[in-house]
Amino acid sequence: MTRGNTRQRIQDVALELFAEQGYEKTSLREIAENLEVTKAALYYHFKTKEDILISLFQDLTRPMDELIEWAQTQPHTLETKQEILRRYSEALASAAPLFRFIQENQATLRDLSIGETFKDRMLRMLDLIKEPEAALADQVRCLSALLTMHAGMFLLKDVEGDPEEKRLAVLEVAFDLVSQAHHVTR
Amino acid sequence: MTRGNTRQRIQDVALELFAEQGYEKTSLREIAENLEVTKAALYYHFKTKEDILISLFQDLTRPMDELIEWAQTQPHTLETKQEILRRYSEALASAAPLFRFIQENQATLRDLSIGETFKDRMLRMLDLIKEPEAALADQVRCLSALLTMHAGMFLLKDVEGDPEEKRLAVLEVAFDLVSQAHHVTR
Amino acid sequence: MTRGNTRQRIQDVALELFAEQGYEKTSLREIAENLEVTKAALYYHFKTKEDILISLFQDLTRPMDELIEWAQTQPHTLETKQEILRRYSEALASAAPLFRFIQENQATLRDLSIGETFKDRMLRMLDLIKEPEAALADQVRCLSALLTMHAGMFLLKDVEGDPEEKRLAVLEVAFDLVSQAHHVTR
Amino acid sequence: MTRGNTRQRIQDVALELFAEQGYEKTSLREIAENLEVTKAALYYHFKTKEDILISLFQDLTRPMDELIEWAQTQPHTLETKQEILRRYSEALASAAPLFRFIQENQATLRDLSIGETFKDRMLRMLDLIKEPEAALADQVRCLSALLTMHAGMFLLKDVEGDPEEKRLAVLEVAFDLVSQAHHVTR
DNA sequence: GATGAATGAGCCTTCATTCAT
DNA sequence: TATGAATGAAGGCTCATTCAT
Repeated sequence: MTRGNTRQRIQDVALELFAEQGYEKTSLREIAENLEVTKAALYYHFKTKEDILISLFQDLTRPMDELIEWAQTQPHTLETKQEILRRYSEALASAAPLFRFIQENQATLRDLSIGETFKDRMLRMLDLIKEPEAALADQVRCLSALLTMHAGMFLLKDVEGDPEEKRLAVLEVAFDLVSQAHHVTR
Repeated sequence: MTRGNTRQRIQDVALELFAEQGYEKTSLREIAENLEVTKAALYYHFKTKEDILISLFQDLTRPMDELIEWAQTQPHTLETKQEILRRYSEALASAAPLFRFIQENQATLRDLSIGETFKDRMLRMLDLIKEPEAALADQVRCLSALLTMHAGMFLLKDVEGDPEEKRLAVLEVAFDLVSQAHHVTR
Repeated sequence: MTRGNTRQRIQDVALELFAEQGYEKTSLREIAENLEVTKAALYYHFKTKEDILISLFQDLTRPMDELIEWAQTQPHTLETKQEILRRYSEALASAAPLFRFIQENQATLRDLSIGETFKDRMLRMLDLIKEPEAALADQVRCLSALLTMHAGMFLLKDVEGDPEEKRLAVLEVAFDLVSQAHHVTR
Repeated sequence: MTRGNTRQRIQDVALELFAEQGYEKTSLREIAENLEVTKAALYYHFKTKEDILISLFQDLTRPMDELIEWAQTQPHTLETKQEILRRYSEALASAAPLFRFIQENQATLRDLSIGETFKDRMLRMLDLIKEPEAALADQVRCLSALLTMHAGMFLLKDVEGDPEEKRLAVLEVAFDLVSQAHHVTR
C-alpha cells in the first residue's frame, strides 16, 4: 500500500521517539513496531541506527547551514545580527523536535560522529553574532542568546501563552543580549 | 586500607563516569571495574543503578535546597535576587560535574524519578528571581539567567581564560538579565 | 556491455570470495556488491547460495571426473599411476582456487550436499593409486600423496621459488610415495 | 549441583560442537542449550565466542609447545627427528578433536587471531624436521610428513583397523619421508 | 562487606530468501 | 533480466539484577 515513502516514515517515527524518549532508550524494535514493519526493513533503508539519526540531521539542519552561509557574506552590523537571529529562530521552530532532541541528548551526541558537526555549527553562529574581540561578559551574552533560543521553547512549555508569542519573547531577549554585546569597537 | 568508604568511592566513580559518558552508556560493570570490586558489591551499597544517581543528587544538591529555603524567607528585592544568584553560582561551581551531567542527560532524567524533583527546584528558583506578574519577555530573561548559569561553564570550556573569571562573567550576565526583569511593579 | 555472461561473472566472483574468506563468511550481499548488481539478481541465476557452489564444483571438477573415468579403463601399472598423478596435478593446478577452497572449508562442505560427492571422488582416486590389498602403511602413503598434492601448493606459498617448479616438486614426492606403495603383490 | 566446573564443561561441549559442525555453524545458543545454562552464562566465563576457542588452543596445544621448546635444544640428528615425530604423534592423538577442528576450519582460523599462532608453530616444527638448505622436494617431504600426521587420522576413519595401529602406520610413513629428506649435507 | 555464578530480557545487526513489478 | 522492498530467523553480545555463600 504505502509505497516508496517508507524511508520518510522511518525518519518521522524515529524523530518522534528519539525526541520523546532519548536515542539510547529508543530501540529499533520500537520504531519498527510503530511502523508495522520488521526491524530488518529498517536496515534496508538505513545502514545503522546511528544512520537514521544522521539522516535526520542532514535533512533538518540544512536551513541553518544555508543561513550561516548567507550570513557569512553579510557585514557584521547590528541589523545583520538581528536578521540572523530572526531567521535562526524560525529555522529552530520549524525543526523543533530535532532541537529538543539535541538539547536533551547531549551526552549521547558527544560521541556520535554528529556531535562535532553540531558543535561546529554553534561556534560559527557564535562568531557571526559576537564582535571579534568582545569582552568575556559579552561573549557570554551571545552564548546566552543562542542558548536561550535553543532551550527556550521547551522550557516555556509550562508557561501559559501561545507558542508564537513565546517564540517572539525569546527572540526579543536574544536580540537584547546581542545588542548589549554590540558596542562597536572603534 | 580503604575501609568503610566504599560507598563514597562508588559515588565518586559513578559521578565521574556518568558525567563523562552519560547515564545509560555507563554500565555497572564499568563502575565496578574502575573500583576493582565486583558488580555485586555495588548492590550491597545501593539497591539499583538509579539509586546511585539518586544518592548523588541528594548529597550534592543540598546546598541548593538550603539556598532556596533561605531565599523564601527573604523579601523579593533586587538585592536579595543578586545574593541568590551569587550563592547559586557558587553552589553550581562546587557541584559542577553533577550539573554537567544534568545538563547533558535530560532525556534520561525525564523518566528517572528524579527528573521531577529537579524540575521543581528550577521552577522554585525561577519564582524567587522573577516578579509574580512579569511580562513574558521578563520571564524569559529570568529563565535565561538560570540557563546561562547552568550551561555557561561547560560551553565556555573552549574559551580562553581562568575558570573563576568565567564564572564571574556568567554571574554578571545573569544578574543583568534579572535586573532588567526587575522593573518593580507598583 | 556485459551481456548474457552474468552467470559466469557470479561464479567468478563467488569462487574468489569463497576461496578468500570461506563459504559461510561470504554473504550474497558481498558477491552482489562486487558485481554491482542486487542480491535478487543472483537469485535469477541460481536457486540458492549453495547452488552457486554446486555449479562451481560441476564446472571445475569435470577434468578430474574425466581423468578418473579414463583411469578406470587402464591397467594398474606403475606407469599408469604415474600418468594419473601427472594429469591430476595439472587438473589441480588449473582449478587451484576451488581446491584451496575445498581444503580450507571441509567443515562446511561436510554437510553441504556436495561433501559426499567430493569424498567419493577422493576414494575413487585412492583406489586407482593403491594396490587392492595394500598394507596399512602403503595405504597411508597413497593417501599422503593425494593429500600432499591437494594441500601442497598452498602450504608452499611462503617458500621461495617459481610455482611451476613447486608443482613439480610436489609431484615428485607424490610419485615417490606411490612407487613405494607399489611393490606388486604376486 | 555441578559447581565450579562450568568453565571446563563449556570448553568440552564447545570443542565437541566446533569439531563436529565447524566454528561458524556452532552458535552460542547451541552450546548453552547443551549445557542447560543460558547464553549469558557463557559470557561470565569467556569474553567472546572466539575466546572460547582461544582457550581451547591454549589448553590443548601446550604439549606441542613444550615439545618444540625441548626439540630446539637438541642436535638435528635423524634420531632426534624420529623422537620429535614420535612425540608429536602422541600429542596429536591426545588432542585429536582440536586438530580435526583445525584441519577442517582453516578458512575460519585464517582471520581468527589464532591463525597466525598456529601457522607459526607449524613452521617451527618444519624447521626442526628439515635440513636448513634442503632441496625443494625434500622440503615438500617434510611438509608432507607433517600434513599426513595432521590429517591422517581423520582420513583413515573409513579404513578398517584399530586406531593405534593406524597411528603407527601414519608415524611410519612420516618417519620415512623425513628420513629420505635427511641426506646430511656435508 | 563482598564474591562467584548465573539469569532473562533485550539490543543491534546480518543473512538467505521471496515476490511483485 | 533484473530491481526494490521486505521478511523471519538467527547471531553475538551486554545489561541490570539476584542470591547463595
